[in-house]
Amino acid sequence: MMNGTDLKDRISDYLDSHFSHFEPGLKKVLAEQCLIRSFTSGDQLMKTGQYFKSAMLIVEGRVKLYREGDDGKEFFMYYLEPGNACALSLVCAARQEKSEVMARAVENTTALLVPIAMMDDLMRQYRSWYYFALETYRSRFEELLEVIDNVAFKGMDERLEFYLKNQQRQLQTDELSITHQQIADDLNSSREVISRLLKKMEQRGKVRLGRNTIVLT
Amino acid sequence: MMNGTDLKDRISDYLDSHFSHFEPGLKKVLAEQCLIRSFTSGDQLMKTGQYFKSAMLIVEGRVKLYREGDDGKEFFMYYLEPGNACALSLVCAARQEKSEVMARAVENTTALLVPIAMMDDLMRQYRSWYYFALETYRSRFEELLEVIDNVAFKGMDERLEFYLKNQQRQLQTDELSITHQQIADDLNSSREVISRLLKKMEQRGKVRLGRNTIVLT
DNA sequence: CGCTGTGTGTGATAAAAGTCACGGTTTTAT
DNA sequence: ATAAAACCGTGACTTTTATCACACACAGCG
Repeated sequence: MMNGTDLKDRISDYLDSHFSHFEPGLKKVLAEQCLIRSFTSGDQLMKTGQYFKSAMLIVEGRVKLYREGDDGKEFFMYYLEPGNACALSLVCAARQEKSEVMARAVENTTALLVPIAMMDDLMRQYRSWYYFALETYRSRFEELLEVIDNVAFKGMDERLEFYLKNQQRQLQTDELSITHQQIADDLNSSREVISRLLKKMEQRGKVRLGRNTIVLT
Repeated sequence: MMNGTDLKDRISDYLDSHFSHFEPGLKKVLAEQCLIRSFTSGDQLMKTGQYFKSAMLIVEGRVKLYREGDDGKEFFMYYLEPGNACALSLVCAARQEKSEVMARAVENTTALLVPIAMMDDLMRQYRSWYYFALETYRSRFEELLEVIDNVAFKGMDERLEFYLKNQQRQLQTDELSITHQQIADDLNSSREVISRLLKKMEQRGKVRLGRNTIVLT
């Protein structure tokens, strides 16, 4: 069992490794007042419609953010990785709003929970928190705009290529372990369409296909 | 020619009418340091790729925000009306970033320009500005999510109905003065498709069509 | 009045995407 | 080892959306 000092040390370690740009005083107060929460791969960090009780800073693992449709469909928007925070949790937590998105861990994930009561003071007192929040808003907003580009202007073939490159960049590997069905779900398409487009990409030498694997070349 | 005092009075009037929730001290400093800029209908308040020099608060008129595609296509996202601010101008201005969107006045429009140098201090010193910024981020973010819903999950028929209802709400009228071509441009579709869908809506009694007009019933 | 530009209606056709059906292969479970 | 499940390939078909072609209506104007 971890005692209070160990917990603080652990939080400090997390902050040092992924939020090293936070000023010392900010790290100290966070170490005092944050909670740590662990999720196993597949868990939902946040459900659509749920109220925010705290802002979440990701320190380990990986999280996918989805927009949910009426009939259980899940449209993938972007990843959160260590060093990121959920933009909505930063702004909604401060205003007691419901989540408009669903977040699911795709690896075992650890997050620091910053109580909403702290948010206003952190924003006012710590410049590095303020800049972090601003940068978080900006980068998530831009990712949403990129998503809109894709669905508004591009065909499924281009969206698929963008998706694969995104996976490659995020997961830092050319060999993706993923099924055609999972891709279809993320893009809100159907398995057959994705299979056929992948085949075409293979014929053009852009990928090699195997069961559960796609190798980008 | 307006002298300094007149200008301040004018800004104060604008703030009182559309930003009445700003605390008195904030209004005072804004009246001292803001500029006023007028745009005629059709002007671009902000071009894609342009650097922000100031945050913009809309006090008169109406503005449409677009995401631009490669080949000159313009995808409509949402409106700004008096009392709104461009979310990106708030966050990007603070960080000297380029605009990712294009904003065009659709009525003669007046905006208050808040110099970027002021942004950090306003955020820290005035709680009402802080809440205004947060609410701006949140509501624009949600509008983007709604846009994503539409393009990701819905067909052109539903998107068209959503578009028309949105116009109705924003422009406060059941009688829209708009051509099928304009709608097609905003939705990144084609004129014929929109015409046919509108015809179907007319047959179902949802609208009445005329040259340059669509009446919602 | 007739001319012209713009807005709209509509058929034919094509391309993109989604659906259905089915067969084959590999993995997993019992 | 055998069955069940998951994964992938593919043809046939439907639906949706885009494109092309052209006709018509109407407003503004000399």
